[in-house]
Amino acid sequence: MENTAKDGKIEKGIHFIHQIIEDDLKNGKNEKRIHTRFPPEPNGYLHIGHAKSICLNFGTAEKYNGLCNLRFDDTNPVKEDVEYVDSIKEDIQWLGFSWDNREYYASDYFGKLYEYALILIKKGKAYVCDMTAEEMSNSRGTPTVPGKESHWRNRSVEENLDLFERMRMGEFKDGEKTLRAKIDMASPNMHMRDPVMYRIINARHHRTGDKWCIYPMYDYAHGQSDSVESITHSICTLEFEVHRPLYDWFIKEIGIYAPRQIEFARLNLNYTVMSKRKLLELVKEKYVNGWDDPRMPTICGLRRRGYTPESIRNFADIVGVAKRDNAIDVALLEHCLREDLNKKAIRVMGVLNPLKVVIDNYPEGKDELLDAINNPEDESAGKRKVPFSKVIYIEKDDFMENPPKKYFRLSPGNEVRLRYAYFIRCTQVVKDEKTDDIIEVHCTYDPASKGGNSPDGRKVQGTIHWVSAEYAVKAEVRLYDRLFIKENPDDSEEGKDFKDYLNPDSLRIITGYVEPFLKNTDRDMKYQFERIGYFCFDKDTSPEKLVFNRTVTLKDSWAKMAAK
RNA sequence: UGACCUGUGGUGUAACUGGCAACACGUCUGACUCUGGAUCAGAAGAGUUCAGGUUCGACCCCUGACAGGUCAACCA
Repeated sequence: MENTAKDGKIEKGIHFIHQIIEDDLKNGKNEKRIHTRFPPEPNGYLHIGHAKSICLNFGTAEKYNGLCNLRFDDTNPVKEDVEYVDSIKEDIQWLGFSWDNREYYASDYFGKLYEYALILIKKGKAYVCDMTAEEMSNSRGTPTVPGKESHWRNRSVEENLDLFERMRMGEFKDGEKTLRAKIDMASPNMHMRDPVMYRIINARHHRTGDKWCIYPMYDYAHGQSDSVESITHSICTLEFEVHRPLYDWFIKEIGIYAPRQIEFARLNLNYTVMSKRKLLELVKEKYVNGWDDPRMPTICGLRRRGYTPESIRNFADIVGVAKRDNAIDVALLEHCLREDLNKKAIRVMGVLNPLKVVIDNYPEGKDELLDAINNPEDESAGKRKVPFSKVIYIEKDDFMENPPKKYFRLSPGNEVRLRYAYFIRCTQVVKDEKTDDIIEVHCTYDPASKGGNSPDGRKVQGTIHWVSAEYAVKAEVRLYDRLFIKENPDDSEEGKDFKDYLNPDSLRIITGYVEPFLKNTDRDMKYQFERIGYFCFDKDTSPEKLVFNRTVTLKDSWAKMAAK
């Protein structure tokens, strides 16, 4: 989608949120100011769904020359932690967005929120309630049955003021009293049935310490925080749609600047789960190795897997913004990834499942360095040397003793090209006498085809990758596959839950051979093992041991054909 | 059976606010190629949940069904 907003052209096909924004801009609303915010609760790690929200909020601000704040929604001290604050900041920055110095916390506004509450109490719009959580729940009614009003609903303003002050001073125990908005216990919208504004929690807050023992609820804190920050468009996910009347109610009753809340459908990806609770369960019960396990849809997981920020941003762009529930095909995410990696990755050769090949007519003890192109998509990436010798490894899949038609790789009597090296022809197959397994293959090479072309102009159908047995480096290679075998793991059958659909083969660890170039190369760079896939160094790599993560495979049209 | 929201190819989004549905992914052909990658060319696939209505004309407006989602935490 082209961004034409800046040159003032009317843009076609923009999503409904940008439509609203452009209308507001046209009508001169908010002095034509655009200000969004990304409001995570610091109680977990960010995932690809959050990435969409981040791209929407920061991206919208960028597009319309506005601002986007980072605001931690830290109103519940028992669930939140600084550990999460740091990871969230790191992830947003990695995606390439900046909140400059606008790093805010809902807890920054506790004082102001308290003042606002006083206003509401004085207006007779809020009261202190002595009900227990259970009583409250029982009196709330159901969506079809109206709730009952609390005994304490009609306390005097003075009494409410006094009680609320004493709540703040710590006179009461957790849960003993709450401050509630006085709205309508019969409202068809459950959120309007005298929602709790403040509850008593005697817990230390990660920022305000012991200053407060009453904490505002989300509904009471969020809109007012938006207002304080002069947010123009408060973008959130669909489940908050029914909260909007309450969002608007607080702001109107308090009498402060009114931002506009707009809801969109959260991102869902197939073959994975996205809920914080389920992700936490996978981590805690060790189905994965931590939040940054490369199989996780978390931003840190994707990062470790080898995803680039650009690919994720492009993905967020391309999936669109709408209000209907969606389940996006991971293939689209992977497409965005490959598209980006294809431009950036340094090509190297690595053999994951080695088969020994002896080139009988290649002189014993001889070796040579051959030229290889680092990235055919990017000439500036340059060239490198790859060592060649008499004994090499090729991929087991690249040899078949009895090949089907259209198999272009090595087979008895057939000639193929070793990438950047020579044409070789298979002359002999050596098998294990007992198991009948192929243990090595003998070939002859054509010295005139050095570099990969024969002067006589003859063609070969296949080009395969290889690695010199003498110079190759061993490496641990971690092959990842989708975490779940079911498209929608949330949709479980009777008596099962999402964990019953975990893919037992989501991680396979093997030892492969890679060209020596990788020993001393940039550890942060992305690589393509030619004909196999994209790989990156894992953080477990040490000077003694290289560890690679397979980010994503290359498209494999032969595999597709062979499967038929 | 309450309120609110949403229904367009397999998937996700469009359709200049009423002029007989477009793009991307995926799928399938074929070309090209020192990666069976990339690239290029092409094809199939929806008549817009359904039924009425308004209109010369409806994906778009109205009515009613049907289907899906969200909401009953002192969570966010």
